Amino acid sequence: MPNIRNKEPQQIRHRFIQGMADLLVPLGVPQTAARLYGYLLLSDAPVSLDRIVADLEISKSTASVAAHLLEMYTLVRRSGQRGTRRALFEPSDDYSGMINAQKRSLERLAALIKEGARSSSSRKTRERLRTMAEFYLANRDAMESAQREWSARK
Amino acid sequence: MPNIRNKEPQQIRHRFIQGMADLLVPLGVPQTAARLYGYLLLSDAPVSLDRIVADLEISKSTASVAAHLLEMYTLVRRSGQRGTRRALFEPSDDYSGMINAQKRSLERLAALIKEGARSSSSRKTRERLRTMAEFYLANRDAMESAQREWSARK
DNA sequence: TAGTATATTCGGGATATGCCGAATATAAGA
DNA sequence: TCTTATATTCGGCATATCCCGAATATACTA
Repeated sequence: MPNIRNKEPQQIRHRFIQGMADLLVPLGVPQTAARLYGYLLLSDAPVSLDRIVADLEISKSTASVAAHLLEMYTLVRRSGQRGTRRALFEPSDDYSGMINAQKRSLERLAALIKEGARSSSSRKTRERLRTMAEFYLANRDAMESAQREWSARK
Repeated sequence: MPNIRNKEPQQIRHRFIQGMADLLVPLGVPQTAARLYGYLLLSDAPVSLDRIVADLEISKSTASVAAHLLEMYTLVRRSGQRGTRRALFEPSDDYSGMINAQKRSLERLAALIKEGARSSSSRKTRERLRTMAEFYLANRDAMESAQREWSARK
């Protein structure tokens, strides 16, 4: 073991990747896609499908599907190369993909609840639903301004 | 049809409930629990398990499990009654359950990524990870202050 | 303490999801 | 146009999830 600081880098990588899966799977991201995302975050350069297949020990079809899914989420960018069909993947430089998904969820939730409020019989229920909707919208707006500030940061 | 405004209230209720399911299922909430939540949001008073069973046309065991799950999420409150074992369920008056879950997700994501940054070899990757973590934390903080303002609101 | 009303747990079956490898499609170069 | 390198689609299998109904547990009353 050449360096005491490099204690099992493989293992640390793997823990990171699995941790990402443990966080993203409950949010509805399939296990393999979540692991791929963790893997790409740790990669120092864009990675080919074949490399992914080797490193993550999954089939190529699975890798292809997972990469495509991450692209849909805008979490990952695909870059072609001229002269070959090979595609390379890397994390998107726009980190807001997941945040935007949360924002959209809150918006739709608020819209649905407001709609429900309109067609609700009891006054109490109507009030409750309106309040909820506003609460969710307030949180969405907070995220939105946070993002604006972030973009405008030094 | 006694009232032109009451156009198929059953159907509207059902659409609301299903809409809630369509929104929550992608976030990892089981279909039945999501529908139950929608149902409770529209209810004007706390509801018993047997009533749920009748209205939602699900088995009692399923209703029990779904209600318990919603309690875990703190989306729903159970209130006992003295003199009987019967439990009643209603939406929690604290609407922050889902928001808090999102906040926790962001926190843990940021923590994991920071950890990954520390054990990352390339400078570029380290920077990327640090930036990401801060971005997620900024959003979490934004939600947190939004909630504080909300609690302090008129 | 027995009896009743209610809630919960649990095993089994149905359904959905995710992965693989083979077959197919697509792009590039000869 | 043919060949090669690469990516994608698809059918089938393995696994996980979810719901039901029966069995069990629990709280309450008498």
